[in-house]
Amino acid sequence: MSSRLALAELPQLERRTLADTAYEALADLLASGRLAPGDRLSLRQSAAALGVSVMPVREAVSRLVADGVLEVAPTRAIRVPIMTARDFRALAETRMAIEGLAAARTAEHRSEAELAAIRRAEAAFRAEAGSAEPDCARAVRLNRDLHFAIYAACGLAPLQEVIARLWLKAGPVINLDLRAHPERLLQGFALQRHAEALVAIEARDGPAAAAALAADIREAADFILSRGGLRDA
Amino acid sequence: MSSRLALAELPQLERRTLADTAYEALADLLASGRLAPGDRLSLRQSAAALGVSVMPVREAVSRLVADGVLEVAPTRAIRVPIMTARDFRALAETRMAIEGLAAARTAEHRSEAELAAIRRAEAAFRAEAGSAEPDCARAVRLNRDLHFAIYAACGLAPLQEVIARLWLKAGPVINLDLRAHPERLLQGFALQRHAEALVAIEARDGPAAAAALAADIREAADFILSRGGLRDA
DNA sequence: TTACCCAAACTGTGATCACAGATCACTAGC
DNA sequence: GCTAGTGATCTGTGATCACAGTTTGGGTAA
Repeated sequence: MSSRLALAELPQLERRTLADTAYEALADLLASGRLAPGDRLSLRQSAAALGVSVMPVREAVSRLVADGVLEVAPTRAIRVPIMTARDFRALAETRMAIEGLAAARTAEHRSEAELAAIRRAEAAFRAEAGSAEPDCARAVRLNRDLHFAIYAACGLAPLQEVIARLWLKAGPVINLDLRAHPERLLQGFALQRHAEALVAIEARDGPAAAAALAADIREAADFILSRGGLRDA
Repeated sequence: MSSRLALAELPQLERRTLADTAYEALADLLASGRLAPGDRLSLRQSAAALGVSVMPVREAVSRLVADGVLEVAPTRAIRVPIMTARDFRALAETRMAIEGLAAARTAEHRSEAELAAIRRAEAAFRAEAGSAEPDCARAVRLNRDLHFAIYAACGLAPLQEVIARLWLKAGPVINLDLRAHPERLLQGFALQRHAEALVAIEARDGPAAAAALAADIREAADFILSRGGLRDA
């Protein structure tokens, strides 16, 4: 083989800036609920914690602000937005509509390989959430993996990105609640809806898949809203 | 009235940073098609053009990159992403689904005031696009106004934000094409679909409104794809 | 004890500088 | 004539400094 062809096989190595790393670190903090609504975030403190200057953190925060996951108060303070019950309900309804849409497309378009991946993800979540002593953080991650295994098979990359943004926005509220009240896990939440979704996707039944996903989202949202932990608007 | 109560009525004035202004300026450049796919963007040149230092531009660009409206090449160059025909088709399909969804909700939930606003927007676009010598830039703006008058009435703020992002992404391709081939305007494109959407919203017919919007988006996308100006994947 | 006030420490924003890497025009060598 | 190399100039990235505005804590006066 000529060296020219050999070089062509080299994978293009991705460039990771410090800002990218900072973004992921902060997004993870938010998604896992360790940063709760109302919490303030200092650029300098975050930078010190990450061992970099404020610049990369600044860029990461500005992206998160653009995503609506963080906000700058009129006093210039950066904080996690405090979602009202009304806001949260609107977000949940939007998610039901859009994620239902994606699930329906997946049911209709999925390949066998994609179906197998979804099956594996469903089994993994079931094993964790159904166990005697479920690990909360792990269950949250597996739940996310399952949902995105479904959305990844919808065949529409932009739709998938939209959903990822919505999850980032809902993350702090949902996971803070789950962290505070892990008993929801023990009740085997979501297991039934996931099973319904899997059956629908296997049967290529779009509407049923959409209904299962929407019900999953609605029930989780109702549960959190019933707690009354959100400020009402 | 006590001065305390009078002061409470003052609207909270929004803080506008230079980065916000730069973001809007760049977004406008992209939305209007003056920045075409493949074009490169220099931080320093942009900063000089805007009369500020690179910092605000940097922040604006990082937001646009997060939105996928700009991208940083592996060589670190910032440019407008070159969308393949496949990418564009996926984006159009996503828009059809999501904007159709919003239109359906609007048809079912709209108030009389919102309906009136939609009527006005439809009439304004019809007057411009149907005139003998339509102003291209103005028609594009009025088309956007009409679409967002419809989406604004759907009652779901997050859904509206999602759609705004999708438009930002599609803007460069669509408006570059329209700028290059304004004859589409003269053919009275979109007028029929807009009329159908208005009738459906008046009749509170969700599915019909969704179908009209989806057809509007599909026809525009097909028109652009038929031009073959997009690189195929 | 309570209300007020002022100063020190902090906040994000913007400008500027430093640096490594990419680009491009140009020249030397085949 | 064409390719390879070379240096000036450009690129984005990151660090640092300056500044105005905000928060906070301690001390003073009532």
